[in-house]
Amino acid sequence: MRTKSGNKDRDIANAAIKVFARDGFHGARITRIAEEAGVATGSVYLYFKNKESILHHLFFEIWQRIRDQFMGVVSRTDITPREKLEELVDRIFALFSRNPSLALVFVNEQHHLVREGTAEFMKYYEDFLKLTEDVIRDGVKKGQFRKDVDARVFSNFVFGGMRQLLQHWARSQKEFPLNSIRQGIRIIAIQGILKTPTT
Amino acid sequence: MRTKSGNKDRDIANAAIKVFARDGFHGARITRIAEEAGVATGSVYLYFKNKESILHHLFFEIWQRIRDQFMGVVSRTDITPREKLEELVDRIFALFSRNPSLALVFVNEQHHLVREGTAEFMKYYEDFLKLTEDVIRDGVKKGQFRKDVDARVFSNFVFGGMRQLLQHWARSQKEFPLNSIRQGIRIIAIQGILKTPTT
DNA sequence: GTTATATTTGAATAATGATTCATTAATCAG
DNA sequence: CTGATTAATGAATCATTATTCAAATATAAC
Repeated sequence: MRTKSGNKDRDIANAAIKVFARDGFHGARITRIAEEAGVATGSVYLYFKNKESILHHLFFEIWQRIRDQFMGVVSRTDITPREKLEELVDRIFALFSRNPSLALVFVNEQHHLVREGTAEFMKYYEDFLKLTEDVIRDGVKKGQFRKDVDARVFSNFVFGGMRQLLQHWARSQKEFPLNSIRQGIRIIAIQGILKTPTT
Repeated sequence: MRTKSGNKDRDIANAAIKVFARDGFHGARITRIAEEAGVATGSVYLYFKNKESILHHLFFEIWQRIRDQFMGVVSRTDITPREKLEELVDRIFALFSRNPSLALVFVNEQHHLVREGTAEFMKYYEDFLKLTEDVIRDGVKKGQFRKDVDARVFSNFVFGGMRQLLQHWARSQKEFPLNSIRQGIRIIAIQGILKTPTT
């Protein structure tokens, strides 16, 4: 008998993150990923069915983690909808804050998988959207948020805005420090841009 | 002598929009684009250097139009920064409102070109961001917008949010009617989500 | 140390699809 | 009408790479 040594699946996944981030999914070469992971080209296929399944795997992990985090936050009863919203934003940033490459893959490559509509992670993605919308609706019901805010539009808008900023941050942490982005989103999404004493 | 008949370049560009939108840039087949345009495969190469240059061409046109629209709006002196902001959002939506496929290409395929950094349209894109930031800064200076709003973060956030909503709209006009999106963005970006009489 | 079994290798394969180019078809000038 | 010139065609080419698999290697059991 012989047992697999090390964590080649993780090595390959991590290598793929780097290469996908730098070259994009279609520009990424399997040989390059293998090299980066320190394994032979063929070994990649012992751990993943094909190139696309590596991307699937990454998105599955990401969305599962996001969904889990969101479940935890949304179910809390000790904080207001507004605080939940802020917490949710923070959790997303926390997820990527140590891994700009993962952030780039996340913001850039999802539509390759969504196109087919069959992706396993889609259920987590949908949960994510629903959970966010629930927080908004709850806030409206509790009278904390404006009645004329459309929960679905709002969720998507904020998610899109975060994606865009996450991308800038990932490309240049210096120019877009995570803290100012987080702060910016809080101000904009929660309080809007108009000058008005609201806090 | 023989002169080129019709507008094959436009036909090809329009065909490419449809095919890129449906199959994505990398999934798009030149033969399919030619077919859709009603020309032979080889003819595509009489009008465009290669597949990528078709995409370049599309983005050049889009960003040039956006930039021009923005120039016009920003230079006006008869409306407030807030009104300018609303107008800018409307102009973007107006640009795509008759062409969901173009919207999909716009939101999904830009990063293929940005990666190389050499794209001709980038200067228009940068103008676009700068013009938006100028409106914000002007609004802050005039006391209409909050002092603690970061113009750069705000511009990117709103742009990202619009992209995300544009994508949903393009995929299903029914579920995300353009008007409710536009209205939603006004409320969120300008007034924020908090319940507070501000108008 | 030997054998059995599972893992790893990386060069060879095979498929794909962008691009080319020799050929054909239109149009125009005279 | 004829020849000259340019546009258009689409099958053949060629390059690129994901994927495969026969061979090599490592580990474990005895």
